Amino acid sequence: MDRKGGNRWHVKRMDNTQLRIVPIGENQSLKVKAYEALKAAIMNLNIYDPSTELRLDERELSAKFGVSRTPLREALAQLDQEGLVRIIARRGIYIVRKSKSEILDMITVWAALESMAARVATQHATDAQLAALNQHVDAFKGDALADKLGEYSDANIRFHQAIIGSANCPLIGELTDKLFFHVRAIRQRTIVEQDRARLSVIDHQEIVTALITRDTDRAERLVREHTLKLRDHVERYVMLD
Amino acid sequence: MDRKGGNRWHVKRMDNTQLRIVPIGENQSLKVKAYEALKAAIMNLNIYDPSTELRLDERELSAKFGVSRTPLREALAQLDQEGLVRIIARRGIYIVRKSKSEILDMITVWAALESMAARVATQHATDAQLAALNQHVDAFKGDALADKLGEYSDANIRFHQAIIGSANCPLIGELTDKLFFHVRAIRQRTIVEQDRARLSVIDHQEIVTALITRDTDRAERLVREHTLKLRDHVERYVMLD
DNA sequence: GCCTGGTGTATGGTATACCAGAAACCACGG
DNA sequence: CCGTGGTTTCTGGTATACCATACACCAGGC
Repeated sequence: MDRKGGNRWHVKRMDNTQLRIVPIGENQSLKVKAYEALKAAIMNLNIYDPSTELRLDERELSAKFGVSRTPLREALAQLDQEGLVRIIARRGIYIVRKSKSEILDMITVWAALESMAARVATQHATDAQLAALNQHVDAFKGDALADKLGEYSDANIRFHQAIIGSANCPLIGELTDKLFFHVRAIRQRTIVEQDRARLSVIDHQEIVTALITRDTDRAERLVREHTLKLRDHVERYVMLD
Repeated sequence: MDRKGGNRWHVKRMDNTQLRIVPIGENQSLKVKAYEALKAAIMNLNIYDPSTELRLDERELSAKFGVSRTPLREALAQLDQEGLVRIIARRGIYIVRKSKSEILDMITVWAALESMAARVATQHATDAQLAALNQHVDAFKGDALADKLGEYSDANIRFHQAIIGSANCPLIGELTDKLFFHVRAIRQRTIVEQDRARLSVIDHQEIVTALITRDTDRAERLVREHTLKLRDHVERYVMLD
């Protein structure tokens, strides 16, 4: 396999006196590329459809990606550690179907982290950061919601990420991103009803208000209760296992 | 070749009619063994002593452990993902010195998770589980503390793990265990003073009381405030970087 | 004397060959 | 026709050889 391309960097001369160095294409390691490809593939898979094949084959994937097994295994090992995949020695590699109680636990952790993020945000975020949260709410206010119901799920996640971002605590962001990925997988089982979405937007509005007025305890409580509502909803109405 | 009988299990006949199957020795993969060995080695290292060597050498470790580089690299990759070690392509593998702000973030997350655990515990734990928490407090009550100051740190961690355990939410346990590992590393920088420990025990007593009386909000708040006290203490008095 | 370019060397990254275990399969005997 | 034993095959696990890159060092020129 001819990988020697010499230099992987382009040196571009710009109009001004600055030079801009641009890395060419994907100069990441094969491990990272395999990891992202696999993750994307798993994400676009309806895990909970009983007809989906959960078994992965190292050699088959290796051939499909055109990469040898070593970097592929490293990528798979990482996915295993993140809980997206389970490697069983001499048995096979299986895409993990999260159990309902695991999903509920994840939402609980999400609630814990985001409510703490809200608390911290009221204490340390800038006014500009908090004011910016409004844009996430405004887009779905009132009648606008009905037209955008389809995109509400993703917008919802972005709103929560924005709150977490305003806490300026990278660790919380990393952890919740992983959680969102998993929770996202059950989206296909959770029909977004207009009424639930409407109530959600109202919650969001109140949360933003509490944040902007720097009402620490209230912001924390509202965020926690809002997310725990989702937890209860999943517990009651989503069928898994 | 008879591979059937050459498996790794001992079949022992016990006095009763039961057969006890015992796995022989370490039947784990080399990757796991290497991982644990490395983790233990890093744990027993004073990372913040400027004289400690932070650089690791794959080939050297490979020779020292008597394992080839492949499983070793997988173990290192896992440690990298967990943040204990940083692998820089074609540069080297370095033990990570957590920055102060990272430590503070970790304690913040700890506070978030444990306070949520306390909340859940008041709602779902059994009376027996909650009553059992008392034993962690009693051992250090009053005069007993002075004698056991040395072992207080570990006992402290165990107390918090016990609270988290009573929430019956495995995910929170996994996440906090990782955090404890990192926070443990700065223990060597945090002298345990008798007075701080005494106040800590008082906090613990109040927390247990709130849990047993199932005072959800109070338990959550006390746990959060208790851990955030540690955060403030580290922020003020621990010098890192 | 300092800067610059090239070469050497050490490091991690990748590919491949081989090993061991488990399950599937098939033949054989009841 | 069913159960059992052995063999085959497929799987992931491990070892190792090889490759590409970054850095250090040294020689040569300015």
